[in-house]
Amino acid sequence: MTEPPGRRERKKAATRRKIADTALRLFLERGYDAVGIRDVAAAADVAVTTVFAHFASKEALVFEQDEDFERGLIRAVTDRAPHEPLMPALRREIHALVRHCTADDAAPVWRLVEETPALREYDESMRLRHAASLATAIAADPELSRTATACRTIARFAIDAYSLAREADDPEAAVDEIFGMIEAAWEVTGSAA
Amino acid sequence: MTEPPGRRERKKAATRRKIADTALRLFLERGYDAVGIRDVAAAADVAVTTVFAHFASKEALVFEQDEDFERGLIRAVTDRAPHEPLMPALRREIHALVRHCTADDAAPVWRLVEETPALREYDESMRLRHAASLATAIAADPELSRTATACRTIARFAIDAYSLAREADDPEAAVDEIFGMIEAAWEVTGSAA
DNA sequence: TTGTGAAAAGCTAACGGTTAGGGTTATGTT
DNA sequence: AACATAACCCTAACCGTTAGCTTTTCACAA
Repeated sequence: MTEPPGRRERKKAATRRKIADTALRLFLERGYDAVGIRDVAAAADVAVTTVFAHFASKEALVFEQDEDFERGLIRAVTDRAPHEPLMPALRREIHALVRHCTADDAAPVWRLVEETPALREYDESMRLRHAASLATAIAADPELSRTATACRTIARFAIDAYSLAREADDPEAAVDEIFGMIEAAWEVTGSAA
Repeated sequence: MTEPPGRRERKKAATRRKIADTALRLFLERGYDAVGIRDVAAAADVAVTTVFAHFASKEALVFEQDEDFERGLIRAVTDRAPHEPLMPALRREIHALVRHCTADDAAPVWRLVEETPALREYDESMRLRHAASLATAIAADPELSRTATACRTIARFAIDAYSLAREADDPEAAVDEIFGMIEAAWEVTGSAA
């Protein structure tokens, strides 16, 4: 399935990683706004155009795990144990995400994000994309026959839980408090069927 | 309280309105991305710096009602009838907002927003600001003693309802469907007291 | 009226993210 | 060996935005 990658792909991946690592290091050292794309390119020893060949924007340099987050969310729905209700699976996944973001080694990065308006904005629209994907996954599950609006709403709520918990004093407790509310919201959508 | 405004303030307001009107007209005619700030300034017969003296960014040219929305939301909470529960007031306000956005004369503008990624992003972070303000208003109401997390969560959910309903096939029905879920979420936060 | 301070608007030049255009090198393939 | 192409480089520019400074316009008081 995964052939041993050739030299070309290995070099490409190495370039990408070098750019991302260099950028993150510089951002953490000097601050996001104080580091220009031209600085990143020079420090990574690549051309500016190469940076944008690998990353769609300056902000994207900070959010490499973007797609992992999204895949994880979708799998939490599609790969859960047979006949397991949606909510516990979703709650577990959000717990994992929050724990991941508040872990000690990830903390400096998230501090950077919270301090930088441009990164906050980027994070926000990433979350909306994730919510949309999650909504699609929920809507596709034959065991959960809900309206499209209900699916989209619960997906948003779950992503809100992730976002709000990250900012709370006690993130883990916040996830549980918010999911108490979400489960109540979810249950009223099932009774109408 | 409100003195008759002098010539100076009238001219300032006129300049502001001329810029916003010109910008919106050009955006609708040629598309947001096809119109530059320099085009707007030239068409409104002002300097580029004057545009930015009145509006914080190009996107802000499209969202003049921003502050009205925010004030309306907060008033829905603070100015509701004595002892009226929160939820009906909030639901009414969101209904009003959705109706306002889906009205025929506002439709072209919202189509423009939905078609333009930069404007969608701006809209998203505006909503988060509104949610934060709404959360503060809810938390400040002595009749509703809930945790800070619960207040923030309900505020987010209400703004989600606004956002999701705008995109739904039947916006008015979507508001009611989502508020059914939000009310259930709100009620479980009261029972712990 | 006239002078004066300040707000509003203007001009120029620049910065920083982003992209287009067109060229060079390295890699995989025939 | 020869070709096609992916990855990369360079230059120059576009566009939103801001800084620095000058000019105009208004409000108000001497």
